[in-house]
Amino acid sequence: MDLSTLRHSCSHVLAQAVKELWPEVKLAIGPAIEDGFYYDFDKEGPFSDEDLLAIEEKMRQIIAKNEPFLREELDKAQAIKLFKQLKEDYKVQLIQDLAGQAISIYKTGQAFLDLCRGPHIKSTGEIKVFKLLSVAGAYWHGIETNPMLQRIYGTCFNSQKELDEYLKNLEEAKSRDHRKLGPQLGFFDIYHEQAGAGLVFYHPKGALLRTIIEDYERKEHLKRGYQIVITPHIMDAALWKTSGHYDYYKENMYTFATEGKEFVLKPMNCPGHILIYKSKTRSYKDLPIRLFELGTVYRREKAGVLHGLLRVRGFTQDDAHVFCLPEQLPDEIKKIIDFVFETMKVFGFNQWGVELSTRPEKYIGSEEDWQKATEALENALKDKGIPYEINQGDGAFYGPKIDIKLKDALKRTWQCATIQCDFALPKRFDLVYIDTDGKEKQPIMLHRVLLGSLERFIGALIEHYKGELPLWLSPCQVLLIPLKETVISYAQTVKSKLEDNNIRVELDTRNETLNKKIREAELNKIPYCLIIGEREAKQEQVSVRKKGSGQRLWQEEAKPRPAGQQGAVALDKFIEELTNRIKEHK
RNA sequence: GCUGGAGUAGCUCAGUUGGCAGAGCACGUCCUUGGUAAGGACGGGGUCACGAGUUCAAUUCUCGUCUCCAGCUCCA
Repeated sequence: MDLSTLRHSCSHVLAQAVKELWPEVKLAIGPAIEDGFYYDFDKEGPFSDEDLLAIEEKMRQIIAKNEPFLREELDKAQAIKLFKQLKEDYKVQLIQDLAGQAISIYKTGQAFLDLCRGPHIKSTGEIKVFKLLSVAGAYWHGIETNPMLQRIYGTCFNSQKELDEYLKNLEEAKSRDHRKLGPQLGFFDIYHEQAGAGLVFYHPKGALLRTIIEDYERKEHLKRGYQIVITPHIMDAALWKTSGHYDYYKENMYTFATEGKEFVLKPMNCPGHILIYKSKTRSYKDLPIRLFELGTVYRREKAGVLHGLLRVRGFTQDDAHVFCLPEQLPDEIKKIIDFVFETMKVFGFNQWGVELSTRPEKYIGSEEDWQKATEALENALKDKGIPYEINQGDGAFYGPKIDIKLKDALKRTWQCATIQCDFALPKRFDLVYIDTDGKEKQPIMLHRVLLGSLERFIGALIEHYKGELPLWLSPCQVLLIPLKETVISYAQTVKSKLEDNNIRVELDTRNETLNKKIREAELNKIPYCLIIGEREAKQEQVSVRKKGSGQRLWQEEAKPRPAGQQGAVALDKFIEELTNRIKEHK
């Protein structure tokens, strides 16, 4: 059975049930969506949890009656008249907006009819398992100034098993929530009330993780001919007026006046890099110039959109601007695309979706430039044989862009990398280089981020790995657990030896039992524990326990060694093995 | 910003139909010196988000503010 048809029909049953319980409610729309369906209602007062149960009960009755879905066609005038009689104002509006004269409606039994293009299942009895999930507000037609309707979300499947799996998946996603895991693992926290919403505090472990990511990025950028720059956090508002951001995003910028001047807390890094470009006369021989900055920016996002690390008010982008000659453009774009994919793979993401976003309604620059820029991006994707979707009208106001969304272990997508082609800002800022003929020409500018915002990316990492970061990213790679005080000095030797080999190590000398320390190490997702007792000290060994020991395996089996327990090895051998794994980004 | 739900110890949560505020974990002290997922005893810890109002009395009721959560809208 086609799920989207089934779900669409189920949304009709939902609407029918609601109309039976609250005849005065007006219907809006009720489509199938990716994981289920919803229906929007105009009702005085909210639907409560009890209401949802009552609606589910009513739906079950309708399904039990096995009423057929019947299609009828009316002409437009008839349809409008019919829905006016039913006082379904939203449906009347929908019909008025429909092109063509033939309007199809679906009747379910005698009791219920709805404007609908179909298709539907034959009868309500075909719905086997369904569940209403939640209620939320939603604007009519999704437009902010329209009335707010009540949306009921639900889902249905062909079998109970599939529904259970879906619900289990929801739970699984919940257990990976970075907002929960992040603070729990000591990565970060947000002090909403004391410091402000959307402002992230990295605790030591998270700051270490971020430093590891940053170090990796700096190294890779230098390798690829980027130059690292650092620009101020506040700049004269005039710069943002020139760039055009002031007009488009003033509401979302933190501004303040001092010494008779207006300043802006930078919401993006472009103008800073542009000033550096403009600081001297550039020759065609200098291009491409690639400026990279781990640039921290602030944007006054509306209160309701903030979400953990994914949507914050202060964040750091791995931002770069490439200034190049027109003939260098295709190659530069391709290099960036390669850089993006290579970086994602290193961090353990192997699936992604690519979108090309074209000119929006509000834009700056000429149509001709837009076309050139869009073609350049599209050709790069085509040449590399990368499948992509077109996202009509979703580009930035100054240029089209390629968005690369990575997919995590649960197949959820995360917006990270973006490559934007820009003819507009070079014009506005009057950027030039001296060409072979000694004349001034305008360079093309590419904006790009790989990971996007480090905050969001760290959120994605946490959820992708369920907090169990790969060895090379783990803030603490090895925990040393000495069994008693007499072996602490040997443990300290082990610690400095590991540190000499650039292994991040902690020594746990607290007065707690071995079991407790191991339990905590597991909960803290530390990749390796080294247990150090008399035996190890005597033979320059360490007893290795790898994370994820197969929890309490030993209780069920006869007496095998738990999976994580690797036994004793010579310290040098352990160091060698670990160093190799770290080098390979495992 | 909009609709709805919520805010009690560092964390997870009980509880009070308006009358001195509770547990487990965490934390501190002491005992315990251990071989692969929680050793034991005792102890400290709260403006019940914030501000007004009603009341003899408000953590509890009312209003406002802040913040979080589920969505909507937005995301240079």
